[in-house]
Amino acid sequence: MSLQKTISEKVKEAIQVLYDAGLESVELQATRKEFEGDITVVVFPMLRVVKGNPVQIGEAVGKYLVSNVYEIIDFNVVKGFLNLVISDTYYLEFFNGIRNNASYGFVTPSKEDTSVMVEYSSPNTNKPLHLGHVRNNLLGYSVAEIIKASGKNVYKTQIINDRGIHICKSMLAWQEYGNGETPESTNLKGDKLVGNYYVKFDKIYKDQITQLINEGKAEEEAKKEAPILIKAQEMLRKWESGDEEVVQLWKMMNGWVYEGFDQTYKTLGVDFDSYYYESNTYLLGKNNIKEGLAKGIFYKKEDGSVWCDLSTEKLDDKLVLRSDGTSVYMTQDIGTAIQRVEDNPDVGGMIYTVGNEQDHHFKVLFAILKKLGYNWAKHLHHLSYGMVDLPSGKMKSREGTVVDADDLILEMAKTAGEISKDLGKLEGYTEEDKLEVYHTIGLGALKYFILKVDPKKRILFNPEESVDFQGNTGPFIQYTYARIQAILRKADFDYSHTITGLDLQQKEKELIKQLELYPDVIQNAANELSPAIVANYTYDLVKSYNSFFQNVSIFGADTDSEKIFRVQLSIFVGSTIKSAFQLLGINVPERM
RNA sequence: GGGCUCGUAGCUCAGCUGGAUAGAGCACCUCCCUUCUAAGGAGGCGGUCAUAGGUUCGAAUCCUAUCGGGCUCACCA
Repeated sequence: MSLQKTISEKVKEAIQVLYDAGLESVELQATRKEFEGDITVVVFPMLRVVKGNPVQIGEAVGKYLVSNVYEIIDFNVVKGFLNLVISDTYYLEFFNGIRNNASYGFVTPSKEDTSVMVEYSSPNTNKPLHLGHVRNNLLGYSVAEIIKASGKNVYKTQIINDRGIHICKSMLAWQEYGNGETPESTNLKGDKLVGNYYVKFDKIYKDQITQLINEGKAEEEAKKEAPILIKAQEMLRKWESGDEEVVQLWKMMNGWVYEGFDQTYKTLGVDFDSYYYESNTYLLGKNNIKEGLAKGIFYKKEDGSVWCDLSTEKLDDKLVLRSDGTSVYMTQDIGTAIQRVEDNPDVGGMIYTVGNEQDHHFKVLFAILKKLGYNWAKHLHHLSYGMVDLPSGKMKSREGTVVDADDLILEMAKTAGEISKDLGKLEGYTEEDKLEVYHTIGLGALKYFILKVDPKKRILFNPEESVDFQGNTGPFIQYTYARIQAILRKADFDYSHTITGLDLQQKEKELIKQLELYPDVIQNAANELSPAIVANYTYDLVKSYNSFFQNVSIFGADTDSEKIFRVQLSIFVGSTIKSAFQLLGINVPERM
């Protein structure tokens, strides 16, 4: 039993014994550093069941605890706060207990448990990944890894938007102006090459519109009549009817893009277990609509369109099938969700990592799936996140104001390299090792920069100022970790595995106590502590989020992965531990 | 217009299942490299927690309204 639990129960016992009253819950918090003690019991809430002076009650409970709880050696009462002093022995024993347990805090998955599917990334194949995707990937990947560490089996997946008019645009521009260029011939990543043609299309399209307007057309007309657009629409029709030449071209160019994406995913350190392609799934869902119609969950209007009545959910009715019988976005998403569970019958829930502009879409999607009566539909969650904005406003790929993911990662590594050189950090390393460390640090800085912000909030990214390497940053934590490794090496060498040999200063002991008990104070601790926080203490932080997992169903209607994610991050903020880093996909160099 | 969401130090952000004097980093100012790595540490400056009410022993945190930013309400995806 954890110390906190023991204390809670003993406080209840004390109230029972001393006042013959039953206490529902006990509120504990970290003792503020200006007071003596480690754990504070808040007395005020007890006034509901015990009448009296909070100070006197605190004194009485404190006395009871000291004589009944071995770990508590002293107490003091300030106003309604009962501060308890925990013995050093407790901390030392605890530390030694977890010190060499690498899997401390990780839950082993049980076989009976259902799995979770986490969708993230989900790019279009007509343009390269940008900063927005980076946020998506880091969030999705992190949440997946966190859930995995909590003992659930996780499938990481993405749905790739590989069809539609936008793909035809790049294809057309390549066909007409490409001169047979390939990634090999141009030495460009495939996604970059294809993206360039998407931009090219847009440029020509705009030129044609201006030309038509100059010829006297109205703008609306011009937009519809531009020859290149008409050609693109033709191409889409050909693709849909399975025209061999178009399909061949589509396959080739998408292939280039996938190779490019894979490379980016690899540098980012994310991965996937399965891929879904819209070209395969866009026809899904129609049968599900038919079934729903038969069950009376959907209804048909006179014009033949099919709708879902969501008035009980306080949502507007939603179209699920057009009057001409073709599907809409919603149809496809319904079908894909069902398909995924058919492909992986152990899936008990899904998390969709998608930007917050689709909040409404997912609210509706989940409501419909619930109506259709699937068990897993109760466990769907939209991991919604805010946009990444530039000082100039939104990123727009067609206007070239995007921050490219690959460029950004390179830039970060380069900056890390420059700073390293200035500081003379890596003297004596081979060139190859240096580059690896630069990459690790640069990427760590980027990941932390993005992950430290509450997912639902927008991020303002200023490329000029870029990402910090000092203070509350990824490199700071990496640095701390590296130092701790050095301490432990020395400790192992000098004192053969005894914590007492580390000769902690009084202040450091205090902070370790706080670290061990209260993850929320870590941020302070991390800043005040000389990095001699004994690395393994942070294991307890990992543990604390696990208890969080155990208490909270991650799929319940009233819970959200954001919250879990915040918990993880709060751990991560002060933590220097490798496993916490690994959870978030951030590498840690052993030395810096 | 309806719905959702955000507003905390000059800047970037924590804190939000109500608890003690609202915390970090950056920037600015003072110190500290012969101890474990100065990508660090110690300290200083800096706050009407958007505003106004309410709930309570107690509100940055919960409720209501208002102001400001964003998103969204397609037979687009």
